[in-house]
Amino acid sequence: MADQLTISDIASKAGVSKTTVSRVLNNSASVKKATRDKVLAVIQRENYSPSSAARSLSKRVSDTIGVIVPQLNNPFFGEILSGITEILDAYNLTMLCMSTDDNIEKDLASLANIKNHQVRGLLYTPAVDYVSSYVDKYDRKRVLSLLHKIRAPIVLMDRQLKGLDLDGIFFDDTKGVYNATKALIDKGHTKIGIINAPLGEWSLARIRQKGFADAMRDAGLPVEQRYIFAGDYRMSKSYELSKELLAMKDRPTAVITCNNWTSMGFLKAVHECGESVPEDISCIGLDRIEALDIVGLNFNFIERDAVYMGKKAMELLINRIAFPDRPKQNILIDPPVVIRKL
Amino acid sequence: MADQLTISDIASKAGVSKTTVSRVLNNSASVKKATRDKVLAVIQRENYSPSSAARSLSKRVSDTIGVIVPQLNNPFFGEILSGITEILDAYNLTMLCMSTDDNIEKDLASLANIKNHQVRGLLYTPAVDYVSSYVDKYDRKRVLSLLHKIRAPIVLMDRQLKGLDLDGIFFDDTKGVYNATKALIDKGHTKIGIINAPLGEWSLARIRQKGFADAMRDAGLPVEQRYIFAGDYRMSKSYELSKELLAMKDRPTAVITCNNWTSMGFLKAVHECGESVPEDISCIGLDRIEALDIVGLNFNFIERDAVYMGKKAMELLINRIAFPDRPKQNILIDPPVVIRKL
DNA sequence: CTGAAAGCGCTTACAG
DNA sequence: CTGAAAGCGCTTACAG
Repeated sequence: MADQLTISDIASKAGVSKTTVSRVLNNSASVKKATRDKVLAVIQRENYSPSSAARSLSKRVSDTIGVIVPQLNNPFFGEILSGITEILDAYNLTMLCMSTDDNIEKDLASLANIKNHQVRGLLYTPAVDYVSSYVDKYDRKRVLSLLHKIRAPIVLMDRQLKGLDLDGIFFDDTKGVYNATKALIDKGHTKIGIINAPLGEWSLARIRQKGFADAMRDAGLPVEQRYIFAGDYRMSKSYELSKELLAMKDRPTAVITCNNWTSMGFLKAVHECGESVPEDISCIGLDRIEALDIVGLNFNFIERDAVYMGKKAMELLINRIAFPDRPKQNILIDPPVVIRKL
Repeated sequence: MADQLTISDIASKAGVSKTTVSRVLNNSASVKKATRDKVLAVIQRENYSPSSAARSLSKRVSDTIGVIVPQLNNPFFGEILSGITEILDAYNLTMLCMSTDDNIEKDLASLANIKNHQVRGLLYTPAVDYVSSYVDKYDRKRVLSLLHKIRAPIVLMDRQLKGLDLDGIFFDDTKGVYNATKALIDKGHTKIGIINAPLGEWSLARIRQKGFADAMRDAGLPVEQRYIFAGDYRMSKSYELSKELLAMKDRPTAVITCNNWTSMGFLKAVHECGESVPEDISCIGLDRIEALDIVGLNFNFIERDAVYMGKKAMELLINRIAFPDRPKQNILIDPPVVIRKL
C-alpha cells in the first residue's frame, strides 16, 4: 500500500493538474463539469482526502477551532462540549480541546498552543478572572498578549473578561440568584446564607453575590456577613463550609449554593448531620443535579442549560468568522428558577 | 505588529540559519552552547513558537492525538477525557476531540477526519461493535479500511473490537456483573431482572449479560427470558422498560441496570410508581451516580473509574508510540461492587 | 476553463 | 558545530 495519497497522485490519475484537483476540492473556481466529474470519480475511487496540515499551511488557517474549558469532568462543561459539537460538524470543523483545571499556567499554555495551531476561532472559558485586580499584573499582561496574538475570533463562555471587546455568552446569574433568593424570602425566610466563592478572584462570584444582595436589600433584609461563605466551587470545600454553617448556633434557615459541586458538598454535609432538605434547612442551588431530580429528591435549582450555551457559543463563533466587522455580541441567558419544594 | 513571526525572522534576528534555529527548537543535533543561548534568548524575547501546521507537514506527523467518544454529555466520558488530559499535557500533545453520538456515519466521518490530521495516535471508543454480525458488512469494511489507513497507533477504550490486533483498555464487566448478581443471590434473591441492551449490537451488552447468566447458572438459578430487558443505555428507554418491569404480575425482586443512564431511568420509574429502592425492589447499577451517593441514597453500584481508564489509555498510547513493535496490550480493569444497602 | 510556478513555514539529509 | 537546498502537500495569483 502506497504511503499516503497526495493531490499529485490524484491529478495524474485523473489526467489533470494539481491546480484543477485543488479547485474541485475547494469548489473555488469554475471547472468544466466533465473535468470535475472525472476528478471527483478518482477522488472517490481512491478514497482520497487532503492533508489538513498542508492545507492549513498554505491557507494560513486550519480547519480547527479551539475550546478551552477549566474542567472536563464537570458535567456542566461536558454538556457545553456536547452543544458545541452539534454545530461543529455541520461546518467541517474539528475541535481542539484543552482543560486548564482552573490553573493560570495551564490556561496560558493552552492559549499559546491555540495560537500555534492557527485555529479558525476559539471558544474560551478563562481559568480565572484576569481583569480583576486580584490577578497578578504580569499574568494579566501575558494573557492579554496571547489573546491579542490569536488572530482568530474569540467567544467567551460563561465567564466574563470585562473590558475586552469580545463576543460572549453568559448566564444571567445575577437575575437567577436574585429570583432564587426572592423565592426564599417570599416563603418567609429572613436568615439566608450563601455558599459562593471569593469575590476578588471570581467574577462569577461577584455577579452571583450581587443577585443575592439585591434581593435582600429589596426586601429590606440585612445581609449578615457571617452567613456568607467563600468556597471554591469544589465539593470538598463546600462540604467543610457547610458543616460550619450547620453548626452555627444562630444558623440560616435557607441557603443558596452557587454551583453544582457546591450543592453536592452542602447536601452531603446536611445528610451527614442527619438532617434533611427542606425540612431542616432549605436550599436552592445553581445548576440542576439530574440524578436528584430523577429520584424525586425535591432539589430546587437555578437551571442553566449548558448544552444550549455550547450551541449558541458555537453559532456566535460561526457568525463572527463570517462577519468579522459586526459589532461584538454578548448574549445573556436568563436561567429559570425551578422550585420543587421549599 | 508583524503578521506572524516565522523561523526566518528568528534566524535573522539571531544571526544564524533557519537550520540552527530548527535544531535548538527540536533539540535535534548538537548546537554550540553560545549559539543555542543566543537563539533561545531571541525566541524568548520575541515570544516565538513555531507553526504547528508547517511542523506537521514537514515531519509528516502532527502534535495531536485524536479522541473519539460516543457521547460528550455523559459524565463517564467526561471523566475519561479528564484522565486523558492529565497525561497529555506532559507530552506536549494536543487533543482533537470528536463525539459520534453512537452513530455509525459520524463515527466513520470522525475516523476519516482523524486520518487527514495525521495524528500521533488515536484513543477510540467505537460507536458500534463493528465486528458483530449485526453490523452491515459494508460499514464494517469501511471502518476496517479507515482504521488501516490511520497509520498511527490506536488504543480502544471501553468497547472491544474483537479480532483486530489493537491495544485496548476495558472494564471487566463480566466479572463486575457476575459479582453484583451474586451479591443479590446471596441476599436471597432468585427472581433477578436485568436491563441491558441488544446483544447483537453491543459487545458491552454481551459481556454484561454473560456475567449475569454465569452467576445465575453457578447458583443453579434459571435465567427467565421475560426478566431480560434490552434497552439502549439511554435514560428514556430504560425508564419505559422499567415501567413495564415494575408492572409485571410476577416481577423480579431485584434488578441489574447496565449503565448510569439505565440506572437513572430505572430509579425514575421506581420513584414515579411511589416505590423505593431497596425496600420495594433491589437494584445494583453499573457506574457510580455521585449525587445519589452523596445524599445517602444507598444506591449500590459496580464502580468503573473512568478517570483512571482515561489515564491508562493515554499511557498505553504513549508506550505504543515509543515502542511500535511490542506485542499489543489489553488491560482489563476489575470494577469493585459497592453495596450500600440491599 | 486550465496549468506552471511560487510560496506557506517548517525539517532533514548532505556537505563542509 | 553550522548552513544551503530540497521537500513536505497543499493553494493561489498569474498567464493563457
